[in-house]
Amino acid sequence: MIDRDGQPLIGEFPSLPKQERAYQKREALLESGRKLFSEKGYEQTTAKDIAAHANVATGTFYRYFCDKRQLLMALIKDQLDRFMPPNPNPSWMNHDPEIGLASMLKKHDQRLDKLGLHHVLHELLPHDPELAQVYAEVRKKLHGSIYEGLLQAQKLGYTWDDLDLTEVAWSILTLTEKLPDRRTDQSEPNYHAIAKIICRLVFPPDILKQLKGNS
Amino acid sequence: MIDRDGQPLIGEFPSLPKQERAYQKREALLESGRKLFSEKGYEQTTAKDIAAHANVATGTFYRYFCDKRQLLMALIKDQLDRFMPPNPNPSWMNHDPEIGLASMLKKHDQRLDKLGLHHVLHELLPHDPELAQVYAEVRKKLHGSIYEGLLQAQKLGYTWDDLDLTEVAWSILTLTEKLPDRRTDQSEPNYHAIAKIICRLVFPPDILKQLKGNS
Amino acid sequence: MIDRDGQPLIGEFPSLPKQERAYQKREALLESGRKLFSEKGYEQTTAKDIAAHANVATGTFYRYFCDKRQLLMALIKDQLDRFMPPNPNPSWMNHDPEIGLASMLKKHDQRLDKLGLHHVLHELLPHDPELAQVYAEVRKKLHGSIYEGLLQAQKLGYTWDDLDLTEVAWSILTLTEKLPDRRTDQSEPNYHAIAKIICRLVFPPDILKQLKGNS
Amino acid sequence: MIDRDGQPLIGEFPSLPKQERAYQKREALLESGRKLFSEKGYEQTTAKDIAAHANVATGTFYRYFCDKRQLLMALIKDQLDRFMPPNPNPSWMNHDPEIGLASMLKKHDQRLDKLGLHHVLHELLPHDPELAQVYAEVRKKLHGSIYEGLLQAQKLGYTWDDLDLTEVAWSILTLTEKLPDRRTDQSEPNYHAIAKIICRLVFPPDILKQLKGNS
DNA sequence: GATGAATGAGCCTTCATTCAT
DNA sequence: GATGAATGAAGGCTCATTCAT
Repeated sequence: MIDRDGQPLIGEFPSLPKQERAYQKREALLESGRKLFSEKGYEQTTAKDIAAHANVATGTFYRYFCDKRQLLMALIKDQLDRFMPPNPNPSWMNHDPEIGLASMLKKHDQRLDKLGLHHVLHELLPHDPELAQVYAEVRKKLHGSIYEGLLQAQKLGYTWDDLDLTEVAWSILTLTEKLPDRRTDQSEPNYHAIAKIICRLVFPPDILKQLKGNS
Repeated sequence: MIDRDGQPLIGEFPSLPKQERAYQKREALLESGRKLFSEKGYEQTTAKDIAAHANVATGTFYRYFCDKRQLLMALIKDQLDRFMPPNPNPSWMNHDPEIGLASMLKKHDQRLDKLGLHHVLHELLPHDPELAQVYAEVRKKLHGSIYEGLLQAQKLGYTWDDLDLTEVAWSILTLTEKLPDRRTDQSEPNYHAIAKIICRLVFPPDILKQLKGNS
Repeated sequence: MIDRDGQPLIGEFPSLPKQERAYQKREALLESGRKLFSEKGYEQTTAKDIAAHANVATGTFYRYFCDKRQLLMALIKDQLDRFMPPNPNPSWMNHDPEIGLASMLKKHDQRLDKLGLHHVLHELLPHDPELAQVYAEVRKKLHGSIYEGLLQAQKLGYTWDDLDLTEVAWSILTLTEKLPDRRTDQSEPNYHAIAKIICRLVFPPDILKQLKGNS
Repeated sequence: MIDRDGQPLIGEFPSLPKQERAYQKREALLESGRKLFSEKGYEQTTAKDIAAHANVATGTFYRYFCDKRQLLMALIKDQLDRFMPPNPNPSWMNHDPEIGLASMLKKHDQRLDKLGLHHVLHELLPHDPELAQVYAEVRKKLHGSIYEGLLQAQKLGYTWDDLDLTEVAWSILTLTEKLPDRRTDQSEPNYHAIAKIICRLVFPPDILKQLKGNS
C-alpha cells in the first residue's frame, strides 16, 4: 500500500498476491493459537480469542481451519519432532560426549520452552487417539534412533555391558523430555550435570575418559 | 434399628447410619470422578456426568462438593504423595538394591496406573497455581528425601564421586514419575532393568556388587 | 423420655402439648418468613433459609405450608388490614383532628415499618391475581370507610363543598399508604405536617378552627 | 448499498446498514424486556423469554446486554425521569391551574401505563442500591422543582400560609406517582377531581378563583 | 411428626460454528 | 474471501419440593 520509492503509483495497490496473503493469515492464526494455547491451555482458549489476536474476524478462522482442534493439530503435527530431543549425533563419540550432549540438551530445552506447547500437548494426548498415535510414533522413532546410536557404541565396546540398552534409550528420552519440569522461574536446568548423568548411563567412566581424550 | 449389642436382629434392615451413607455417597462421587476424569480428562467431564455415574442427581453432587474443581482437588490433594514414588527405604543398601528398587517401582507404577489421574494432574497444573504449588512442594520434599538417602550413601563412600547428587536425585524422581509413559497397552515396564539403570546412577558397579554380597 | 403420667421426672422439661408445639413451630416459620422476606425480598429468600432461621428442618416447612407462596399469603392475608391505615375514628371531629390524625399516621407508619412486608407485598401483587384481589378488596373497604367518615362530616357541613369526596378519600388513602416512602434513613416523616395537609383536604380552615376549639 | 442522495436506486435491497440493524435488534430486545417485565415481573422473566419474544436466539441477548439486570437498567435509567410526573409548568398560574394540572396528570399517567414498568421498578428498588440511589435522586430533583414552584407562588401570596411547603410538594409528588394504582380495569382516574384536590393543597379557594379569572 | 438428603427442572451464561451480507 | 452477528446446544449451578428414614 505504501509507496516505498517516492514515485506515487496511481491507484495501484502493490498488495501481495492472494495466495501469499492467505498464507500470511494462516500463519498469523497459527502463531496466535500457539501463543494463546500455551498461555491459557487448549480448553481455555476460544476460537474468537485466536481470531482476534490474529486480527481477523471469527469467521475467517474457519476458512483456514475446520475447527479449533485442527489448528492445534496443525501446530503440533507439523513440528511434533521438535518436541523431541534431537537425534543424538554420532559425533558425540568423537568429541567430549558430555559437552556435546549438554549443548544439545540446552538447545532442545530452550526450543521447547519457546514453543510452549508442552503442556497443551499433554492436555490433549489422552483425548485424541489420532494425536496420541502420531506422538507415540514420533517418540518410538526417536527412541529407535537413540537406541541405534547406543547399539553402535556397544559394538565398539563403549557401553556398559550389563544394562538393557532399550531401557537406557527410554531413560535418556525421558530425562530429556522432562527437562522443562526441571526449569524453575529463576534458574535454568544444570544441563552439564544432566549430561554427565546421561553419559554415565551409557559409558563406563574409563571409556568416557578415553573418549574425552580423543577430542 | 441398628443392632448395638452384637446380636443380629432378625428382619432388621442393615441400613447404614446416616453419616455412613453420606460418606459412601461422597466416596462414590469421588470414585466416579476419578474414573471419568482419568478416562476423559478434566474439561471433558461434567458434574452431571459424575453424578450420573455415581447414580445420584446433579444437585447431589453439589451437596458434597462445591464444584468440579473441588472434587478433583479432594481426589488429588489427599493423595498427592501417592503420585510420588515412595520414599526409598534405607534398607536398600542392606539388601540387593536392584531388587528392592524394582519392587518399589512396580508397586508405585501400579498404584499410579490404578489411580489413573496422572494425566489429569498435568492437565490442571498449568492452570491451577494452588495445585501447582502443593504439587511442587510434595515433589520438592520427595526430592529432598531421595537426596538425603544419596548423601548418606555418599558418606559411606557408596556413590559415584563425580556426579551432582542433586541432579541424580532429580533424575531418579523423573524416571519414576515417568513410568506410566513407558507403559504400553500390552506390556508393563521392565521394572528390573529400570532399577538397574537407577542403581547405576548411584552406585559404581563394584560397590553394587559388594552390596549385593551383603544381602 | 417423656413422663406421660403426670409425675414430674427430675430434669424433665414439661414440654408443650403437641398442638401447642406445632402452633409454635408454625409461628416461628411465619416470623422467620416475615423477617427474611422483608429483608431480602420474596424471590431472594429460599424455603431452606426460612426453615433454618426457624430452627426446623427443610421438610418441616412443607408440613406447615404447602409452598413458599402460601407462607407469604398467610403472612399477608392474616394481616392485610394492617397494611392499611386504621379506620379513621369519628372522634376525630370531636377533638383536634390534626393531632388525632398525626398520631394515627405515626402508629400506622411504625407498624408498617415493623412489619416490613410493604415491598414484598408490592413485589407479589402483579403476579398473584388472588392476592391482588384480596388486596383490592381490603383497600376498597378501607376507602369505603374513609369515605363514610367524610360523608358524615359533609352532612354536618364540615367539608369543602367543591371536592369529590371519593377522590379525597383516595387521596387520603394514598398519602397514608406512601408514608414509608417518605421515610429516610435518618429521620421519620413529619407526621404532623402531613396531618395538616390531609385535614386541609377535608376541612375548610374556619371549620377546622372551630373543631379545634371544641376540643 | 444505501442511497445517500435521496434518489431511490432501482434494484437496491433496502436493507438497513449494519449499525441500524443492530440498533433495531437492541430495540426489539428492550421492547420485549419491557413487555415481559411489566407483564410477569422481573424475577419471573428469563433472558430466554426475552430473546424468544424478540425472535432472536438466547445468545444474541448476551451480545447486547451483559445480563438481565442490565437490560432492565437500560430500560429504566434512560427514562427514569419519565416515571416522574413532568415538572409543573409555571404557566399553571397564568391559566386555570386545575385544567392545566389535570391535563398533565392524564398525560403522565398514560405514559406510565404505557411504559408498564411501574411495578418492576418497585420490585427492584429494595434490592438494587444503585438503582435506588438513581431513583432517589431523580425523585429528589423533581421534588425540588415542585417545591420551587410552590415557593414562587408563596412569594406572590398565592399559597396557604399554614402548610409546610416541603410536605405539600411531597404530597403532590406522591399523589401523581400513585395515579396508576387508582386506575381500575374499566375506568381511568378522574384526573380533574385529583387536580382540584392538588390545587386545594396549594391555593386557597379565593386565590384559585382569582387565578381562574385571569385566564 | 420431624428430618435433611436427594431430586431434577430450569436458569444463566459461554462458545464453537454457521451464514447473510 | 472476509466479516462478525446470530445461533443454540451444553455446562455450571440453584432451589422448590419430595421422600426414605
